Amino acid sequence: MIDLRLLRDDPESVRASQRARGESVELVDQLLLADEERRAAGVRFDELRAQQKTYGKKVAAASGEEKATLVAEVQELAAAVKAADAAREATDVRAGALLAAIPNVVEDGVPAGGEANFAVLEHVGTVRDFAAEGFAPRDHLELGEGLRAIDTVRGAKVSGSRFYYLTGIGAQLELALLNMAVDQAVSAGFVPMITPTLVRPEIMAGTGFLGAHADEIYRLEADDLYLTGTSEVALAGYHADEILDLSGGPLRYAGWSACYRREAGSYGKDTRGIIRVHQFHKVEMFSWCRVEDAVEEHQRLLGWEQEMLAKVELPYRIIDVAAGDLGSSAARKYDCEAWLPSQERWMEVTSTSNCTTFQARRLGVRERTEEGVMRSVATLNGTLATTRWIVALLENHQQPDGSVHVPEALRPYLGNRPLL
RNA sequence: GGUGGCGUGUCCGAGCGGCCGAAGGAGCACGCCUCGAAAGCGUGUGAGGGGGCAACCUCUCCGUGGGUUCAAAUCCCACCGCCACCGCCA
Repeated sequence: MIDLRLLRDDPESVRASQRARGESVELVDQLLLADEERRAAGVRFDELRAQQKTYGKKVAAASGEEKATLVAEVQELAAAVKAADAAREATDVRAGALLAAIPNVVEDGVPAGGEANFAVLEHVGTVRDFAAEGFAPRDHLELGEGLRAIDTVRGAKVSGSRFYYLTGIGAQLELALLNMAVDQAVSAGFVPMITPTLVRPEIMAGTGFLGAHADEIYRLEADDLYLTGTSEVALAGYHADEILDLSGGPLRYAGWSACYRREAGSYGKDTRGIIRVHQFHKVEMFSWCRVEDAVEEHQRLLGWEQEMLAKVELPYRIIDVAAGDLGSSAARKYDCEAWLPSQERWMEVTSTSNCTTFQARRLGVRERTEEGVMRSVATLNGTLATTRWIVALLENHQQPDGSVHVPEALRPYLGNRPLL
């Protein structure tokens, strides 16, 4: 939910954001109008209600015949109040629907346009030249099967396509990556969390995941619960309707959870291996901070992602995701994409978003400033490690014989072995 | 799954149709007292919307959503949550 005050004071900034995202600008003007109508309807209701209250006091004080007369008189007024309330409700719903339809206002500097219009900010590390080394890189599935680490055939037998088993060293590798991520987060001051992966509709909606991409999400009909695609959902919901004390700096959590995605719109995309799957594990950073600190915090989250990527020694690039590809909650998003040798392309391995007050506003998370003012806080999130990292790790660190080099930093988590 | 109880402000807790945004207490803040503190005394102490330069006025909010009524924290219904006991399963 965007800030209505901002909309009223500076509607042009919201229009500009809509243009950058390729979203409707008319929506902004419709909302302004609806907002004004809502205000007017509210005033009308308040006036009638005040009259009714005054009458109520008279009725309470009166008795007998006088009371009966007063009650008869006020009945008409009660009907008018009811009508005014209904009118107010209607304008409320309309304004609310329009408000919900407008995604977060993008941060200054975000490239305009859609999926292809991202800006590359930086390249880190060197892409291996397999030709120079004299062999063609295998893809992660071939490597994983050779190591008896990944079994997609049995995954499909048991659960269908896009399911897999991590077996033996594969399972250990995933645990190693995730444990390393948790350890790093803890030493950076994050509170580690194991979060629920089934959440209620209002929490799902509050985090902005039930918008345009609602069909990406598993829903348990019988219980009216949603399976989360990231622990961000449960972490965002953690402080719902609370007043936080951020005077000591941001509150930081590192969520560990299974993640579920329907991948409804991706038929035929990344069908081989475990690049795009229905269930995986992830360690996610989540930060609650003051609005004015959000941009800086965003950079810090990106920094921690880079720290992890350095530990697994992957070559990657950082992109500034274009406005139209942001998702409704984010004001800005940076993705780190690791090189995928088998396909000679970049593959997203981390993603960090600054949601400013968009999520917190829906979830009712506020803080009280030193001056005693109540205001919404900012939320940010970023990936620290996921199952997908196995793909990048196997492919980038493969040896001609099909074995895989283990990055130094990861070895303590794998019994100090240098090679898989 | 069954039965019973409960959900009120930062917390405890009263209220169970009208003058209740809500007694009382605790906490907190300020002041008095004190060399300083504790105790004691006094004053204040929720959020959001609308209006006013301001003091202030006004509307909404007593788990959530409906309903009854001229009038709901209070009555009715549904849902959510918590507690207790029983059953069932670990």
